[in-house]
Amino acid sequence: MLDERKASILRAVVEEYIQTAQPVGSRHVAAAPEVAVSPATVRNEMAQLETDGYLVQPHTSAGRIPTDKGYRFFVDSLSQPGHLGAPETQLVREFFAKAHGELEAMLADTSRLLSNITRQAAVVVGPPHEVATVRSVQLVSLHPRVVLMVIVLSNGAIDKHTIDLDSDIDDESVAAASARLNEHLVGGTLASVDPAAATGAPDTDALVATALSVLTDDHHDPDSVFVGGTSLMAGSFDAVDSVRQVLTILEEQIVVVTLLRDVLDRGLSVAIGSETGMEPLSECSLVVAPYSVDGEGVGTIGVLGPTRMNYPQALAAVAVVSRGLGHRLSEG
Amino acid sequence: MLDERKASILRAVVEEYIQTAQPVGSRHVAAAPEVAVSPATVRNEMAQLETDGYLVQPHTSAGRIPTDKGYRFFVDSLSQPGHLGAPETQLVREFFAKAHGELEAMLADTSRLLSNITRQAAVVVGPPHEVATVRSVQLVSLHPRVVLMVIVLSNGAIDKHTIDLDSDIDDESVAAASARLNEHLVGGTLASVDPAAATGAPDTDALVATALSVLTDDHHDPDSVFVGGTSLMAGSFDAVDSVRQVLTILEEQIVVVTLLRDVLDRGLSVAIGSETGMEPLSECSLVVAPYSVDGEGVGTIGVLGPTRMNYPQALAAVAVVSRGLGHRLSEG
DNA sequence: CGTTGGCACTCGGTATCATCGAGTGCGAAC
DNA sequence: GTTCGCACTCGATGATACCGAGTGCCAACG
Repeated sequence: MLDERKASILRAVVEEYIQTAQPVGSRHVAAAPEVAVSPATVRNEMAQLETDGYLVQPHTSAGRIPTDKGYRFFVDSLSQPGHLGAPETQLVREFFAKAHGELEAMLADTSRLLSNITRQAAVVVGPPHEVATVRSVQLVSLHPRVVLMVIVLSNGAIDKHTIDLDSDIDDESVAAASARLNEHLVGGTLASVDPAAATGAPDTDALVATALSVLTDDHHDPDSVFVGGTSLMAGSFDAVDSVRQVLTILEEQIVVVTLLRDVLDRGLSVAIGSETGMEPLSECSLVVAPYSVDGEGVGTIGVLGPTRMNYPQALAAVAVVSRGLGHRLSEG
Repeated sequence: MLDERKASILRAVVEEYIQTAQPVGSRHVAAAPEVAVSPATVRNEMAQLETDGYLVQPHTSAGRIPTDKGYRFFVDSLSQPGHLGAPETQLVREFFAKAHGELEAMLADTSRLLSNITRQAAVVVGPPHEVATVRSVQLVSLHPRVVLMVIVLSNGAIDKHTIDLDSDIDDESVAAASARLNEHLVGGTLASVDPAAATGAPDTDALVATALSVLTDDHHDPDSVFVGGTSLMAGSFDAVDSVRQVLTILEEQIVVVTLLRDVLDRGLSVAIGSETGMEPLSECSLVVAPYSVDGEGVGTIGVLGPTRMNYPQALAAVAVVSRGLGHRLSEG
């Protein structure tokens, strides 16, 4: 599609622009070691690259800037994932060596880690509750007609649901229902809940049935999302309005989850500008990676930055962090 | 301190500036109905107000802008809290009528509500876990040496702690320890945990002891914080750097909690600019209010905006939302 | 004596214009 | 096919002028 020389030139433009955020002229490109031709030749090629849609000129007499298509080519032509700097690698290593404690806290810390090493906003989506096995189910009555169902999952996550009842219920019935649910659900996953387990004392049947229906009705807890480094993201833009738009997106957890999932589903690890499918993110790129626990791909992490972000570094960061996180969660 | 006329003029300047974000000149002030003097007189008074530190001129030949001291006077001179617009009042009413479900989800929604009606960033600090009574304690072993302690509190909050053990432990011991803890803690508050309850079968003593020490060691869960409307906050500033600084603060949950608590402890309901005690917030004001559950003041909500925010509206919003939230949490 | 009208003055913002220079496109030479 | 040379473009920068909102001050006024 692109001959080798055009590819080199395009790569040089992208790299320069990522560093300087300034339109790149033919002179600079020709100075790059891997481009051994004169500025004039570069100009010809760049004109071609522009008509082919890889570059644009902000103004007639300015250098060129990569288009989304240009970035796409650049990212696709990246052979190895690139390597992290020593200090960053060190940070990651230390982090996972020390990491312990609550699942949520760790995921939140992970998002901060990832944003720290990339200097961009980072997102960590927790493992969906459906895949973990149930360790314990407990019903606790908070008020005569309100019961809280607490489900502890094997990965340390907790699913909780309030159940509103039509009539008062006594503690014994709650305990009985709790025992029945416990017996029925422990060891299975939340995805495989069988709603037809209500066969016992009539006073508990209602409670058990509603509890189970809550679990099957996919009133599930939404997947947990942790966003870190939004302030770093703000530093990457100079228009306050761009920042606002990105923040609006990041505030909506559901949007973030589906966004990451979409990108992964399309088999991408990088979504550039309009590829994200969200108009407010047209100036942004998203670098994602799945992580797997016990061999099963379950969660997602991602980095969100301007389209002119450092892709090799972000890809490397995302890769190493997702691997570390997967390991850490697999052992427990 | 300020004669009535100076006060009127100062109020007029603040109100105008809050609306227009432009330096206000003597002409505009003189046009205000409550100031029945000529621009010339206003100028004299404004010059005085400037030397007294209530106003500043950005440039020699520009109008005046309130200083923090000026805003402070304005806020202090507010007699009644001001009233919310009808649509906002309606929003709040609807919100608390419909609100139900998990505590955390509700607090998060509340922060969104508050930010929506004020068009500023809003913060909601959840009730500290120490004040609620324990409804249930349960130990669940996740791995042979890792036990998760789940504590359900009367307000629906859940406290969880992982406990790492030195040696493997069997399920029976965990269950026994769980029972002992349950018996010992239910009905009390987390603040009043007596660490000396370890008197039972020797194999469970260790587990019970560490569990109790975790609770007394103030390794407590940090108070839960929910921040909403950061994108609206971004819209209130025109320097991207200001936005970045504020975001940096809002990212640090601990800082936010102590910030709100500090302001309340100083007996204030508004902290203006440097009064917040945080240099990065020198362009911001914070309007806070406590809310009480069952008659006890426990949590805090707040609105964070530029110093030239609409104080009457923010005060009204914070008041009505804190009242609503308190009610809602009191009944359950 | 406080208030007001008048007036000279300040100075930021905007528009105009010239200049500069990085960068381009293209035709001619290599 | 590549390179050199050159005319051209156009944003950025800076100087200049002008406008007008706003001020401070002084003199007049009730």
